[in-house]
Amino acid sequence: MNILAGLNPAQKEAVEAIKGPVLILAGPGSGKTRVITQRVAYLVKECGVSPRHIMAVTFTNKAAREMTERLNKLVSTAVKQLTMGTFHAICARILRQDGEALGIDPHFVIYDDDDQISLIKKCLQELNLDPKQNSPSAIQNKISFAKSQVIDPQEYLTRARSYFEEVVGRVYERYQQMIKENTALDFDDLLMQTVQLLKNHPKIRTQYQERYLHLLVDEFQDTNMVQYELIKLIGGKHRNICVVGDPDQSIYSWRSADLRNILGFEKDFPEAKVILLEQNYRSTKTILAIATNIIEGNKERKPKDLWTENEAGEKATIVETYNEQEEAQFVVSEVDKLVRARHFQLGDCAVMYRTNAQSRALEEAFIRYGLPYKLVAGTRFYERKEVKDIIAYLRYIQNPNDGVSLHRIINVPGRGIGQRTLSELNSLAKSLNTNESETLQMMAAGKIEKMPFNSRIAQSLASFTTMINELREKSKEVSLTELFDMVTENSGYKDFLTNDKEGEERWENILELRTVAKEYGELPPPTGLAAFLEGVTLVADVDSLDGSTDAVTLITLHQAKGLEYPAVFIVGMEEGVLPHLRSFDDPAQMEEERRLCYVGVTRAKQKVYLIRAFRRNLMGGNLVNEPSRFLKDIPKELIVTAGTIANEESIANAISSWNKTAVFEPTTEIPEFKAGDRVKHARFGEGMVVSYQTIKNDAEAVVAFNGIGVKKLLLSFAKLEKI
DNA sequence: CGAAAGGCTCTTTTT
DNA sequence: GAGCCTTTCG
Repeated sequence: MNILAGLNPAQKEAVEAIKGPVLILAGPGSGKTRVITQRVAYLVKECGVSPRHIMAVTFTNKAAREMTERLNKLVSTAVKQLTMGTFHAICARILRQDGEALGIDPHFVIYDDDDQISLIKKCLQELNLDPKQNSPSAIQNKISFAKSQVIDPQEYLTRARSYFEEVVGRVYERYQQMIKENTALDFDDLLMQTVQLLKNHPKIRTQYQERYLHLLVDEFQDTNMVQYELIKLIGGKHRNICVVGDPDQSIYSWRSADLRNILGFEKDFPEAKVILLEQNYRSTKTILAIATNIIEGNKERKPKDLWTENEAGEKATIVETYNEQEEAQFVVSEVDKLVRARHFQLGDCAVMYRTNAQSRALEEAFIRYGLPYKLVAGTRFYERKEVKDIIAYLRYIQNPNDGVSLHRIINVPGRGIGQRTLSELNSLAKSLNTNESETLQMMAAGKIEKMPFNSRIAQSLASFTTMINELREKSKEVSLTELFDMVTENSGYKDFLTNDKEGEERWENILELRTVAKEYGELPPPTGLAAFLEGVTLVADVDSLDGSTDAVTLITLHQAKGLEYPAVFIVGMEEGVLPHLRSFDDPAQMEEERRLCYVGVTRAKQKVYLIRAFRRNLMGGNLVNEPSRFLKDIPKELIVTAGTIANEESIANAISSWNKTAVFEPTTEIPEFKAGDRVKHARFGEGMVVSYQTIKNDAEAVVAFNGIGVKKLLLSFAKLEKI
């Protein structure tokens, strides 16, 4: 197969320009992913470059995986030898390999935001600073930003311009010590320390420079300073660096991503070839025109000429509904229409929103009407308490120095070890000049003469230590799944959840985590645990998005970057939501909101809906928001409107007329049930009817499904069978 | 020590 | 509305 076949001239140029630096500015839908993949294939197949010498950085693990799959089809040579992944994943690998030069223990654990906050709180406590005056999350932000600029605590302190920054500097200093004491690294450390490693150790730097002769960076507009620094360190010598990005899709400035990297690239690599990919293969002319009109509202940008040979397609539908419930209902009914009356499948549709909180109303509607959906991140799976608890057990088993995890689990489930005991333990550890974990060991071994604890607490601490030691021993022998089961069992966590009615759902989350652990079951004992822990910390929620099940996708606009769907619904097109309230007083942020909207619209291939609610519940309050300013930028001839509800007085009317015109026409007769009936549902399986009531010409049943929980279903929609 | 209740704050987006 | 913290009581 000819690798260059089917590429347009610009794409071809982008694939073939393998010598020297290249900047590819790729509009949405311009075949960017294809170009990157073909480029790697071209390097390997046509130019005889060993995959060993290629590093490809992607934005998510999912993108990396997909690229591997595509490459496997294009080239037969060991794709495994490619270095591919997110910056964080690649850096973690480098630091485990060579971090010892910086005094980094190769068995470090990775701390996420949550762990960072715990650690910062601990620092504040030690430094006698009030967490109310010095918000831990604000400090975390500052530290994170500093690290993204490769500023260490000493430098930060000399630069401090305000009292708060001085506080941050002091916390930062202690924080880094504690990170080290815990044999941990946080997300930002992964990047910063790698840069420091390569900067200060010429031998190691040369080694990496000589290995990676070709560098490829996707989503370059969303890289930050450390990341760019890293690219320059590794690729600065041979200069075969290819970066791909679209300034109009830069939406991560809050994560310190810096658009200036794109400008910087042209300055740092003046010989760079700049290639524009402007032909769009994804969307209809209408969608592209809408997107262009929206993005042209930004002042700080270079104009671009996007064009497409695709057909004009349908107009966009702009909808006003009364509130977010009705908004969700509209989405459901419209999806249903698309699926029934046209050639769309559920999986062709995606609903996008600005904030995660917006998913709730949508989810409720999808459940109510029994329409299958997949939620990319509600409360994110790996951030759930129970999931983090079990991970903390495993982390502590792997790394006895991980004090953050120890604190998390020592009294969960309750073992009578409270705040006082912990601070006693802490001072005891200090007086012994060791950490808490070691102190526990000494206590269990009876090596401590003056015990500050009463016998009941001493017993409790000792049995905790024994349990951990046992698990730690086992972790070297048994498979990860076995270890997992022992952890949930021996820790009492299983009983803790399963004895509690409310714990059932949480227990199921743990079982879900177990299936993730299973994937690492093949690996020999200690490696399986390590690989699992690393995988689990560096995942993104989109990573788990699978395309195989036919269901509507609910996703944030940020997560939607890089994806495409035939039909896209953007909800919450209101001032304060999109654009978000927080951007009102900052023009730069407002431009980012606009880009976010642009990203959303350009995900659509055929049909786009822009929906807003007249009223919306936000943070407890009920607000009336103006339509989003972005809607005003769309030419009238490109849109049709629907469902306009002018004012509150007309609501009652509107809602009743809505019900009449809605598509939820009973397809069959409404079945009758009574409480206690056993029923079956295509998606939720078997269950029992809890309650049943008729509503107008429909009926609503509340059903408790086995192993799933209680769901409210509208019977004209959800097919429920009596069994 | 832990459970329950009440009060407080902060609410964007995520590797 | 949720999560976090503090207070209070058993």
